[in-house]
Amino acid sequence: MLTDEYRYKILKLVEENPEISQREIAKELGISLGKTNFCLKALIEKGVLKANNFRNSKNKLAYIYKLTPQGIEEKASVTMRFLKQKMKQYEQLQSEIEQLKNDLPILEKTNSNADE
Amino acid sequence: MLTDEYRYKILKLVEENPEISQREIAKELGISLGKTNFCLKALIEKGVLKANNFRNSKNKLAYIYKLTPQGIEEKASVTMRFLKQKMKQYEQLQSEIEQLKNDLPILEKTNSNADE
DNA sequence: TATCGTGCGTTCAATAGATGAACACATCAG
DNA sequence: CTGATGTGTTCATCTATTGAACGCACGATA
Repeated sequence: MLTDEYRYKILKLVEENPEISQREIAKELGISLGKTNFCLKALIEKGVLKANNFRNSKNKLAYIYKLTPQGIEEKASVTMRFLKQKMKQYEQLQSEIEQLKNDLPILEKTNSNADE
Repeated sequence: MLTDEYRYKILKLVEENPEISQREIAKELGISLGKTNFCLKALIEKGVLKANNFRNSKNKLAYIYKLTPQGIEEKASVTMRFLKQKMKQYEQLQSEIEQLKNDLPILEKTNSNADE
């Protein structure tokens, strides 16, 4: 599943470091190689990303992932979408936390366990 | 999967309304009936919840889900755990939102599109 | 040339999780 | 007795994810 979260994160990673490998992306995002490959392909399919081969300095062949012009637009809009999602989550979290505090048994009491 | 989220939410629902049905829980939590059944069984298995039959006023048979003494303890501790999780998420969200704002193309500009 | 070792993207069988239609059962209404 | 209704329970099916295994392209070495 290619969600806005991974659209955003992958486009960001790739923009910052076009020579990144799928394995590095996977590790960075904490997802499997298979899923990374799937998401990357979807982004390429959509035309927001392009993969080119190139010769890595003197050693090996490597891939460059480049954002297309459409990709740059897409990144901007997905960032905005994702930000709005996060801000909504942020508000929800506030009320959930209030709720949870109310659900706790009396915690005024002593100030023991200054645990952190 | 029985996570703290559902431990907390189910114990809360059941405590507030012991006569609630599995279908109502499912609807309330936005999960499937099968998953609800699975979670409920796990809680009963663990001994934090107990299911009793009883005759519903004059109409039908129904179930009552009651928190055991251990269940009351468990609810308190899971609430605390869940709260801590949420507070950590809250902090993370703050930085993520900052990050996202930085990633946005210049948005000072005009105040066009007063969309909401 | 021939054979390794390395790192790349790609594949896909296997697993995990979640779903919801279908079932057995118990009660009430007629 | 029969049908309608509302329980909890089951489980085949689906979806999403995983990661070992693969083919390929180099550079290095014999």
